[in-house]
Formats: sequence, structure tokens, C-alpha cells
Amino acid sequence: MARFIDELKRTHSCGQLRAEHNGQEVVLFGWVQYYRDFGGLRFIDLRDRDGLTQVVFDPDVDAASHALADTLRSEWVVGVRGVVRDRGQQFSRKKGEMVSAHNPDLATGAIEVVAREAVVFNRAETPPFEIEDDTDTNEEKRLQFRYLDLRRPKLQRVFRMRSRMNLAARRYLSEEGFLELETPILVKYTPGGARNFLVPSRLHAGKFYALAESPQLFKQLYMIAGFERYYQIVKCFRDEDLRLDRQPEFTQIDMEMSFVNQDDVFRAVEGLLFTLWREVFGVDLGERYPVLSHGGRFPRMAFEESMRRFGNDKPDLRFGLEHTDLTGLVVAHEGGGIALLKDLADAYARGEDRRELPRRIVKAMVVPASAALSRAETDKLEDYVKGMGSKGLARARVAEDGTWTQSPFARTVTPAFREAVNAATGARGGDLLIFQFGATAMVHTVMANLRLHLGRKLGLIPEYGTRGDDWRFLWVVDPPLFEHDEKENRWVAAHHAFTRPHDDSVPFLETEPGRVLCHRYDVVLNGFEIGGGSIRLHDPEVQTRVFRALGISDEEARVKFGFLLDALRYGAPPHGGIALGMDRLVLLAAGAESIRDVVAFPKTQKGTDLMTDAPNHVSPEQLAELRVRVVEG
RNA sequence: GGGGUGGUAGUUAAGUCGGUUAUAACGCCGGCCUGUCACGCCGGAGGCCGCGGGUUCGAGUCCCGUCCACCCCGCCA
Repeated sequence: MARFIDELKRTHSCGQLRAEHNGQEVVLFGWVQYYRDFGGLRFIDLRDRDGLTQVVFDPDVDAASHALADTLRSEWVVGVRGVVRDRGQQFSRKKGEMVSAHNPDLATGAIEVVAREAVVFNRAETPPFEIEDDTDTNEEKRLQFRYLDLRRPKLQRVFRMRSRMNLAARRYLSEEGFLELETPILVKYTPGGARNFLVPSRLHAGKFYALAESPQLFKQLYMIAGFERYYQIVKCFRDEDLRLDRQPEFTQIDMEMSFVNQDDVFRAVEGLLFTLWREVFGVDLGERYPVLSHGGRFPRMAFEESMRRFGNDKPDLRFGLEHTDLTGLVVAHEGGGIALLKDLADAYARGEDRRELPRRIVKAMVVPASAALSRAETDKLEDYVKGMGSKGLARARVAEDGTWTQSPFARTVTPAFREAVNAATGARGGDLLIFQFGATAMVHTVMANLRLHLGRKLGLIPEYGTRGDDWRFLWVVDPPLFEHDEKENRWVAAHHAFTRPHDDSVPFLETEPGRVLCHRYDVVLNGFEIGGGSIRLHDPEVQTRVFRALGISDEEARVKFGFLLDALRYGAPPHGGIALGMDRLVLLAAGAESIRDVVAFPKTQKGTDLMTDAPNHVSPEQLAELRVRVVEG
């Protein structure tokens, strides 16, 4: 029977001991963080998930453990029995006088544990990098040794936060009458939306399951089944390209409610987010977000306004640098003397482009004079936007008298158009105007990214994370139900095909699909979409018309969504819901740099796991059993 | 699929106009040290310069290709 662990049980954690424990005998287990060897006297800092405690090995107290301490190295796993002692005053050889031996930088810095007995549970190879918070080791190496990276207190805090968040969410939702219900992960493939990962079926050669991209259809079936309020903290899978805030598998706090409208969903989500921020992050959002006149908490912005002012549907409201849409001015001034814009104005004049559904637009942004961007810097911005499909970055420096200099437009622009642009954008002397024109989506993408890029560059927002408690929540509401696919020249569902259109939009379903708005909503925080959902379409008649607008035949609809269409015919309650991105919530709350910092075992941007080397090849025998053949590409 | 950034001891970086022995810090190993706390001091080991090809008398450095990681576009809520 082993002395430590079996007989000597851990009495305290390494973050626990204080002066009040002076004189107690304790048993600590942990990892060697640092060792400081004076020959005669040896110190180690012992680390467990709670903190660090200094252990001193004194030959006059116990010669055996003092000798053992000579062998200790970083990350060895050890147990210590010893006595807590106030560090008191000690003679400092460096300073030549008596000084306090307390370490104010350490929570346990008032005390130390004098070892009476020690054991090495396990030695450790020299780790490939040091286990400390301010590591500069690159992420590739840290992901390869993720289990070591996860030892760093910084990451330990993130995953404790995740754990508390799970608990707080479950408690809140349970108290609000939501039932935690499970949904399948192996599901039927349904086309549209995100790509699914496919799983070959051994029992049905040549057939495949899909990994659920979300529990969407099943949570609706729970509503039809009469459970009224559902939630689940659930993994979802999407086989799409990755980004800073996207992993191929990720976690959602998924919710669905019956007999509710949009306001009801908003209130439930606001309540949840208030709870999480209060209980997990210690922030009272009530100070910034009192109850508003509509009964909700967070401000709301129409999708159209968000696109117009910020160029995307997830605006970061922490700073300005808003966009101005100049399309109307350009048309009114017939290009304003600028050859590049004349063509666009003419297209509108001929009716090829329409204001309701513009294929091409012109936008501008004012960079304040205080930014003092140099020519070299704006040239770099031009390279940056070209990477996003832009042809260039036209700009104009506004002089005190309102004229433009340093601009390809300066020579030909009409004074009237110039003044109109200055007025519309609010540009003043010294400011720099930045223009984008061309395909709508490209202009929005470029301008939205430029805004964020400049916001960071000018220090209006930090490179990542949040300064102080600057949490800016927003509901983005009323987006169009359909998007126009330019390549295939047809309408496609902007979200999924079961989103409820606005009642006053329904008449446009057949005539002008682009004008149909819907009860879809995203909750946005500091430029991240942290959740999205919709009120679902439960009226079979309108559902049929939506499918028709999408060019989906009844037959096709039956093949794709038959089970849900059937279910909707058997008495579906009005219902709606939302899914919150758990990883993104933690990313923001923890002030992390990337989603990989808040996922325990994340994939790289190419979807590989550097630690396990997934995905990998499998044997021909396995493939044969699945009746799958790999084709060389 | 496209654009950009990076890859040099275990780790992080420097490496000039192509030039002969590729530097530094931390870490590691050995030694000394009874009050340190990122201890200190002395000594030492450690390199496929991502990989492949080319140019050259000579390549970490120039050229071509390729792999890996990251950021972005497309894609994706």
C-alpha cells in the first residue's frame, strides 16, 4: 500500500494556504513549477489547478526529502507532507539585511510548507515549452502538445469558466421551464445550408448518415410533440472552411419555445445572457441595458440599416467610422464628373439597376484627420482591399475649403457632387474620404473589413478582446427571407426554408421575393454573431408559397423535408427559437484571441488535429467493409 | 479555389549587398551556493536554416516548386 495517496490524503490545494494555517501539517500534490536550489536549502513552487505554493526542503528538518529535492525538475509530479510556516523575516544575502520573505505576487505568498516527507509520483521529460502564462511559443507547437498547453493557468481559467457557464445556463433555463432534451447526431442528410460531414453506413452499403449541423429540425419536432420549451447544450458539425471564430465542431446553447413571438424569445435570451454575465463573469449588464419601452433589454437594428451603416450584419458598436451610401447621390449627379461612377449612374438611369435591389453601389467612409494616415499606409490599405476582390481604393483628402486633393477624382469631380459628398459623409478639412464602388456584396465586405481594420489600427477597439466592460449587445432583425443567387439567377433561402415571413411581406412572395422580410434575428456582441434564430413557419399554405418562390416543387419538398412537412400538418404550435454560440461567448468573455483558445482540443484552420493527426487514412479492409472507394484527385 | 504573413538550436528570435566558424536570450546538462521566488554565479552540450530542385566558385540569404501554421475573401449563421 502506497504511503502517499492511499494513507496520506491531500489536505489542501496549492492555492489555498494562508497565514491562518500556520503550524498545520498538510499534504499537497502537484507539479513542480519552478525549483530554486541553494545546495543547503531547496525551494520548489508546487502547482495544481488552484495555484502555487512554495515548498522548502531543509536538511535539518528532513534529510531524505532534501536529498530527493535535488533531483526534482520541471513538471515532475510530486507529493509533499509538511508543516505550514509563516515566511516571516529572513536575512537576505543579496540585500545584506533582514527583509520580509513574503511574496506579495503569490496568493499563498505569506506562507511556505516545510517538507517532512516527499515522494515523486512521476518524472517528466523536459517539456517542449515552459508551462507559464506569458508563453511566446507558437500555436502550432502548443497544439501539438495540447495537454501541456492546457496546464497553463490562463487556459485552466478558460475551461473553469466554460464549466461555470454550462452550470449557470442549465440552472437559468431549467428555472425558466426549459427541458433539456437530446437530439440525434447521426441524422439524415438534408441539402442546403452548411455542408454536412458524411458518415458511411456499414449496415447499409452505399448509404450515408450526416453529422447534424444543428438540431434545428428535431427541436421543432419537440415543439410539435408538445414539450413547449426545449434546450440543449449541444455539439454541432459543419464541413465548411474555418476562421478565427469557426471550428468544424462547436457547441451551441440551443433553445426552442412554443406559443411565443420574437419579443418572447428575445426576453428569454436577454435573461440568459444577463445571468451568464452576472454569474460567470461578474458583470451586471443591467447598468448598461435597462428595460426598454418594448419590454426588451438590448437595442435592435434592422438588417438593412446594419448593412447600410456598417456593411455587415454583425456590427461592432464600440466605435464609429460608419459608412455612407452614396449610390443615390451618384445617380442624382450622373456620376458627379467621375468617369468611373458615370457608368454606374447610367445603369441606374436605364433601369438596369434599381434602388430596391441594387446590384452595384457606392459607399464612402471618413477617416478622421487625426488618424494622419500616410501615403504608404493608404497604399497598404489598397493592397488589403484588393485581396477581397476590390479593384482599388479611391480616396480623397478633404482640404479646409472642401476641395479634394491626393485623389484620382480631384481633377474632374463637379463642385456640386463634391459638396454633396462632403455634406453626406460629414467630412471636414484634413479628413480622408475612402470610396468603394461595384458589386454590392463586395463593397459591403470590403468596407466592413476596412472599418474593423481601421478601428483596430486607430486604437478605437483593441486588436482582440474587450476593454473594461465595454459589452455592446445588439439584435439585428428583419432580414430578407431570400437572397438572389447571381450565378444561377434564382432566389435561395437566406436562412432555412422554415423561417416565418412578416405578415405584410407575404403578398410579395410571388411578385417581389427580394422585398420579403422575415422573423429571423441575430444577437451580436462586439462584432461577433453570438447567436441566431427565427420564428418558424407553421402555416402550411404560406410554406407552400415559400417553397414555390424558391423553385422547390412539392415533390422535391417531400423528398427533402417530408417528415417535417408531415409533422407540421398534425397540429404544430406557433414556435421559434435560437442557438447561442457557446464557444464565441467564451471567446469574448475570456478576452481570447481565437476560438482555438477556448476549445480544449481544437482543429487547425485546415481542420486537422495536430496532436492526434486526425483525419487519417484508414485501411483498405475498413473501406471495403463500408463499400467506400477512395478516388485519387 | 484565391490573396496575404510566417517557418533558423528544445523554445523565441537576430542573421546586412550571396562570402568562408550561423548569433543571442530562455530552457537543458554539470559545478558552487541556507532565504530564494522568472534566484544568482561559473562551465558545457545542443543546428537537415520546413522539404525538393535550380542559379552560383560559394545559398539561411537569390529563383522555381512544395508542405505546414496563421489571417482574410469565397464558403459558412
